[in-house]
Amino acid sequence: MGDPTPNARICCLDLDTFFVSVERLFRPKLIGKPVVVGALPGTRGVVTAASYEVRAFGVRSGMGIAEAYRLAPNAIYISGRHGEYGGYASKVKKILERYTPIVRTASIDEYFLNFTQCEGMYRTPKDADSDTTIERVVREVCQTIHDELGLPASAGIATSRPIAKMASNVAKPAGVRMVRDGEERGFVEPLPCRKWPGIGPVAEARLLEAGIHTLGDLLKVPATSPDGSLAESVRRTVDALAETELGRDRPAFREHDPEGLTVGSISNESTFGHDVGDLYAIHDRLRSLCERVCWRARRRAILARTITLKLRYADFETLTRARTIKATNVEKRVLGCVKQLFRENYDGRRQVRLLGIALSGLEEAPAQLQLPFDEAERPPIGRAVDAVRERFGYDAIHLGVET
DNA sequence: TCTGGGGTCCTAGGACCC
DNA sequence: TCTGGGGTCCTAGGACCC
Repeated sequence: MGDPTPNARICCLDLDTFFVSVERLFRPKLIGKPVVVGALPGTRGVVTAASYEVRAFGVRSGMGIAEAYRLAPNAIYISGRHGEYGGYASKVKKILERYTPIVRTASIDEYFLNFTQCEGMYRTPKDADSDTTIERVVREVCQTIHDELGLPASAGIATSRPIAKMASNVAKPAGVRMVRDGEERGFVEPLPCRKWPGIGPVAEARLLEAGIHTLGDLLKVPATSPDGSLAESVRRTVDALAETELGRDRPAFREHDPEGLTVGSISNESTFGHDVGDLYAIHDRLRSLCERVCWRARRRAILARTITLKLRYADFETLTRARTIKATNVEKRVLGCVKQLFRENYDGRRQVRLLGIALSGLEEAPAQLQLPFDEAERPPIGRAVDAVRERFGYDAIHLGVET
């Protein structure tokens, strides 16, 4: 009873220009230089990560590589060692877990930490209040990541995840920003609506159309107007209710759900170097996508009931077609389904830009059934290939095209 | 040389069952 | 005979995030 009801203490921790930072560990000469990780100039593709030095030229992640090259022809363009990033992310997570047991992975470079329960552990008599305590601890977390891994991180602390996230964005690079309970409105009001997590280009355009520029404007929108429900949900978060946030440690935030599945879908897609109309090339791509996505499912002992084909034509028109079948992770069955979907939906007069295959309706493969099931559906060579890949990585081995 | 690839969540309509 | 739900599953598309 000494402390008043503890406020939620949500920290959003974000690794600054993560892929670029990892590349700099391997090649220190990249430090201080404009670096783009992503597609190489001259190919189809986009910027995956941009260093602050190259952002000064207007380069942003997600931007087409051709445009990036136009803005910053002298930057260093690298495709990046994507095999390394996951390992560093795991190391970061291990550090975070030293500080609080509630750590959620939002993406490879973003984590949410909940200090609500354990803030008292860190309290010292010198701390003016618990906010001071938390801010000090979070600075220590960032410092530890920097000292042990050489990676810069930023963090925001608030009573809710959206505000913590916005605070971490404001804190970048390599800073910590605390938004105290009661300061949310003041923090949020001057910011453009687009800064709110969940308001993207489409919602922003609609809001601007209605003369709503800042989150302060949005907060004034009455519940009954067209954007009233959006305004309401922002108000609820901003005015915030610590207990709501706590009670809302919801599925997206969890690592393991009761069934043990950690993902809702597994997919692979790929864009052709140039658009194709050749059925042989298309089928070959479908086959290799299928091989990859099924391998990923088998590794995780996952079966899928719904198979989705994604097809993007040269003009960027994109369609998805799905079919639900008996749960499987066997290439032959998935490919059969995908080819049928393709046959039923492909307009043969058009060139294809991208193909993708997604598995969803996932369930855990019952260990007992796995073997006989495999036996019937997959030749022994299939299992041998899996075993090689398990040891040496997916690209260690490839099967020739089936005839 | 416009526009990658991995995901999540939401909506909405239709089928089907009770 | 007519009317009317509610619940769940499936599919398609789209917004959004990193």
